[in-house]
Amino acid sequence: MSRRVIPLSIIDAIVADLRLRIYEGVLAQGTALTEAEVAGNYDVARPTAKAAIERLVADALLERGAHKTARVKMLGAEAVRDIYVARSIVESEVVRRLAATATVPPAAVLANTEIVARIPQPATALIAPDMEFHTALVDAMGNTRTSAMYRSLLGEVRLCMTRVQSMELLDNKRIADEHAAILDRIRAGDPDGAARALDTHLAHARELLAADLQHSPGPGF
Amino acid sequence: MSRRVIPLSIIDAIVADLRLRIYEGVLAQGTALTEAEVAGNYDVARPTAKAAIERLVADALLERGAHKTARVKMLGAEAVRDIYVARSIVESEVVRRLAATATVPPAAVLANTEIVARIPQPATALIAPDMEFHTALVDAMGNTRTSAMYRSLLGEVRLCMTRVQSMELLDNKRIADEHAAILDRIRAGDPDGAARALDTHLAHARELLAADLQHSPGPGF
DNA sequence: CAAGTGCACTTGTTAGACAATACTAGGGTC
DNA sequence: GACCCTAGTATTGTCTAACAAGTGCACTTG
Repeated sequence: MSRRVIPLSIIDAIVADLRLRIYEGVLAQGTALTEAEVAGNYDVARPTAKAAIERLVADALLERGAHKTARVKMLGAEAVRDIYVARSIVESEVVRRLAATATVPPAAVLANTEIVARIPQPATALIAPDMEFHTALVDAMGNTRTSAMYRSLLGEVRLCMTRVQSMELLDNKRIADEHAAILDRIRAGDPDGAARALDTHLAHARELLAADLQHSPGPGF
Repeated sequence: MSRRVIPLSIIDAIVADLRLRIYEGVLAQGTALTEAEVAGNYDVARPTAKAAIERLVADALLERGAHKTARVKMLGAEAVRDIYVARSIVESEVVRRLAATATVPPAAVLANTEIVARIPQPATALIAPDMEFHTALVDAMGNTRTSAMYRSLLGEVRLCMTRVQSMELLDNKRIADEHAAILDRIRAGDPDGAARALDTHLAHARELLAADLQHSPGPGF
């Protein structure tokens, strides 16, 4: 099962490919990734594979303790809540500030029209534009470190998306409407309203995901 | 100049020691750190030194491009503004939420009494308790990811502290007072007031630092 | 003096090896 | 038959040695 990668920086390419395979769910949560195994799959030396694994651990997509083999991170209900609260803290303040100047990010508007267009499609088709919407909001602040922080959070969000079994628990139309409400409050120059709209939007998604993960075989077993 | 380190994990120990020396200013901003040099100083192999350097690059304390030697990060006025805005985004929402439940973090109170006690001392004595104060606020949210994000920001703050020449531009008493005001607004259950107090506090520090860095020989040279 | 060339330095990556630690299975004992 | 202890195996941590490739500087040359 030898996989080829473009020679950018070998380790970068491996990181990118592994990340993709984790996002796709090819590498399910809890999957063990030994250094030798990774090295073999990509035909590279073990130190190279090691470096790639360590980068993904730093990105919170893998986890491992000293002398233990790395595993694809397991996300339980508590972890999901933690992630979404963190998102909420960053994003609600962001939309608050955007609303203060009534700055509606064009990229966010665009992303939501894309979401509206995909309402009839399966929920998985919404993942990308949904993330694009939220990223656009944060990036509109023009603050590199805030964007970087948020991006690392989204990596974990993306990870737990693959774990959600019944994607249909997410109501496409409702998502589009909630996004529209957030944009509306920003446009109206209503910081409190924007923050409130965003908070309920994230809280809604959070509890649906958390409930779903509670039922399915948790990270414990 | 061979430095000894406790045998925890060799690379962890090196990372910790380098970080300390950067914070202390022993390794001034812009200092080049070649892999061979680090390896020699700690009597370890080059791959080990390489790993340590890469960890510090990930922590944003060092920076380096492909095939170029790592240097202690230079922080200019724009970088400081970016950092402080990011801090402000996280912290103001945090205090907002703390105020919503009138939850005054005991650790923050303690840290500020320490600051009050050190008002007569030189400003450098305030760095530690000041960071402790802000960290306590964020940690009071009980959100691991938010705390982690904030900690990475503080690493850079700490870094730029060593670069500020005339520390006396920071008025100790004013810092203590502004902290007290934040705690007061939280205690009063006044989210907007707390957020506003925190925002002005950080904006004040930010502009003083930025102005100072503008004058001193910038990151360019 | 300007521009091109070449060398020294540094990083990227590999190979192979050994020590130390964690997991697993087997055997012995109660 | 159940449990503990031990040995073996797999895996990671670190090292040495080496070569290729890229960067920057100094030097030469026009």
